[in-house]
Amino acid sequence: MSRIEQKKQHKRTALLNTAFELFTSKGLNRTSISDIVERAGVAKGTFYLYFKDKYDIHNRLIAGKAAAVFRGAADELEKREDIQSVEDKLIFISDYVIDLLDKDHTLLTFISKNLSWGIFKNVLISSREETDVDFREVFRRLFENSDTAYKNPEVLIFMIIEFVSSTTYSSVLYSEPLGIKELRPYIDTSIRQIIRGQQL
Amino acid sequence: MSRIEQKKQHKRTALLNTAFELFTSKGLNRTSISDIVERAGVAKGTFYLYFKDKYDIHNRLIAGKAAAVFRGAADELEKREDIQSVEDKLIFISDYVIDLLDKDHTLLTFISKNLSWGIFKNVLISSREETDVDFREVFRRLFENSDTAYKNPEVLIFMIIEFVSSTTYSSVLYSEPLGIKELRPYIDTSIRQIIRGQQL
Amino acid sequence: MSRIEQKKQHKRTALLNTAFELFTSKGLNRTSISDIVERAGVAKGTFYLYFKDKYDIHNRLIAGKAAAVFRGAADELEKREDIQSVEDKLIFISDYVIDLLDKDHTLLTFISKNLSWGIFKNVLISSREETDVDFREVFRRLFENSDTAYKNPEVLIFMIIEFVSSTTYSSVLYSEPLGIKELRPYIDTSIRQIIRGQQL
Amino acid sequence: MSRIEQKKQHKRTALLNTAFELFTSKGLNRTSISDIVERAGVAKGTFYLYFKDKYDIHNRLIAGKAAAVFRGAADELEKREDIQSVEDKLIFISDYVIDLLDKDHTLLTFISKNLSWGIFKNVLISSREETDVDFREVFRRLFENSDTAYKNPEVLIFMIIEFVSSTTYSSVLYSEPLGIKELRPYIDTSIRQIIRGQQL
DNA sequence: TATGAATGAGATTTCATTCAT
DNA sequence: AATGAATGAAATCTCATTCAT
Repeated sequence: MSRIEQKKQHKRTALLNTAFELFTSKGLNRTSISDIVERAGVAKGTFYLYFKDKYDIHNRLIAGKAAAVFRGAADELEKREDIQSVEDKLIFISDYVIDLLDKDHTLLTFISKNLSWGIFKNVLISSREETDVDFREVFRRLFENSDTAYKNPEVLIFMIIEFVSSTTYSSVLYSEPLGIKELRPYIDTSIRQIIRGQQL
Repeated sequence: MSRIEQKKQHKRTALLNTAFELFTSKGLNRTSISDIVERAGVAKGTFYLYFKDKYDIHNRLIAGKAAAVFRGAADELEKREDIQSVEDKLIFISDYVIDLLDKDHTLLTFISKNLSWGIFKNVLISSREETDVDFREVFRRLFENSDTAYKNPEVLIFMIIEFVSSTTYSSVLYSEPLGIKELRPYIDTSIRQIIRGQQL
Repeated sequence: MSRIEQKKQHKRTALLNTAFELFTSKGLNRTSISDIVERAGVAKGTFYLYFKDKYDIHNRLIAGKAAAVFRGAADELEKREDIQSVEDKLIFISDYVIDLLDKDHTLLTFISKNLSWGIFKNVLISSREETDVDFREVFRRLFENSDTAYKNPEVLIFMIIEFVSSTTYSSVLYSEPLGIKELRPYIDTSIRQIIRGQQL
Repeated sequence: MSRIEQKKQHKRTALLNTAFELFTSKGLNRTSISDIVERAGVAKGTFYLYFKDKYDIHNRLIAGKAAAVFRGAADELEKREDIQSVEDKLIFISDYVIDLLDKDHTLLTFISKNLSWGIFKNVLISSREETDVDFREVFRRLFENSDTAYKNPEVLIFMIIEFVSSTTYSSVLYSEPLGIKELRPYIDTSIRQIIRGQQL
């Protein structure tokens, strides 16, 4: 990467990081582009060289953060050779995600209800595709070599993600209807039930 | 209600309806109070006689629309004397909600990610509307006289609502990962599984 | 007119006057809306209550100024009972216009070559149509009671206006190809010739 | 011309052509240098190697386009040995110009109100282009060998140019007060009248 | 010559809110 | 209770110009 290219990436990253800080502390609405560039130490016009508007940078951040979560989960899972069955793998990933979001409320608030299937479509996170991961592929791999067959793996994954993210959100942020500690057994049971409902 | 009182309600209703139209067509952010009053045929200052700001009217709309959905479901269920078991009742309500949201994408977009447990608190709290219903009470009643006992009815309801609303959203609006027609059997199976997982 | 209505007209007029001053001294491009409102002693948002943008106020000004020129000419002509023939009337008006533009270079620069556009394109000058004048009607009246008939009065007027304004512009502002004093006999002769060419 | 020199001219020409397209389609004000270089496929900095600013390229275009029009007219006239009298020659040129502008509205819009006496000064002054013609000379030649003498040939030419360009503009672009087809006889008659008014 | 990333002043425009009527 | 003109802070976005490569 040339020095100019490096500098460009540096600016882009500075804008993304600053925007994330401000979005999570002040909220999307009350964060202005002026705020972002000022804190990022970049000229106003520069913002528009990299992003279309406030919502563009917001979308890219959500996609990026969501991807990071699953990347983390997948990496962690790979290390655990004791986990073999599809059911255990999915539970592991769910637990990993819940833990992470419980520990990082800022992150949870940010990706909130956007941590969903839509993410995996469309969204190219960085401008340079190399860093991106094909999550459909990652998830499909979970089902390889399984003794048990599943009706529709993609749908199963989808349902679990939606279930986990929406229940966790309410529980962690508002303790409704229960705090995450109390709710967790219910979530785990339900995930296992959802999975079993899909076994052939 | 006096004629003056009627006129007042008329303006309030006009503002609510117009706001709903605009929020669903343009989104909360891109709808201004000016837009609302202009379309509603009301003076700018009048808005502030009824609502605090844009977010106030938005919240009241969410609560109102969400309540209407469940009111409709509860009413319909009451007519069906053939449905007896808790499981069948919950499936009936879920189906009712999915049907409704599938037919009314505008409504789906609007309450979509907002249709959650937190809502009911607000609905119950705001309650100046005489028509208000205590939904916790309504839902609790579903479990009366049941042969089967459930671990925590409130949590069960919560999980189903979150599951149904988030999966329906993605499916109906984006046909991801499947259209609602194809996804439906998976949703139904999963709900039944979630319910069974809570039986004592 | 109510006091509020008076105040509104006052603001509108202040904006128009200030815009004219600035357009003529700095030019359209280098005049900003900020400049206008600042000098007019009005808030920035107020501008947009009365005009769409800089070009809107510019168009209305041209139309207004062009109308004023001809209103002046028509008024003056009315006082001159000695002028009877269409030819003399048209020459009188032309001379009046040339004199005016020669004395007021600012005005000439401003309406430049748009004199006929201002008249023939029905731009709304005021916000209230009633106050506007239909110059086509005014001009048509010149031909009433004439001994001589003309092929197409409207076309004749149009050609004279275009001829007078474009030749005057170059002559007065740049003395090209001659100063207005020297050019004038040529213009007069030509106008008379154009008129005669249209006599039936 | 060396290959480097060719490449240079190629860029310059690309900029001129693109600027012309944009000026005529979007107008001078709403065309930015960024627009021009982007469409021309040239780097931003490169623009400044060839032109001072937006207005510089605009002026050069006007002069060039206007000169081309008259060059075309003069060339065409030279071929026509049947046209002898000054009057017929001037009518021929006028008709040629009107035809051209009627067929090419883009060109008409562009040189529109700029096709005037002032131009010829600029054209003659700038003259780095080898192809430049001394138009005063060209026009003077029209009057050579004429049986009829004219008061002031330069003024006559000036008046005709102003008359033709301003009336054609309004007629072709706005059909005001008549479309060019209908207006044409009036224009022709008037030109002949103007010419005759100058005969000694 | 040519490039194009970066700049930052400044222009346009929006809009919640107030307040005199 | 209702109005809507006025405000002006603040947000968005543009763009000519520079300069290191």
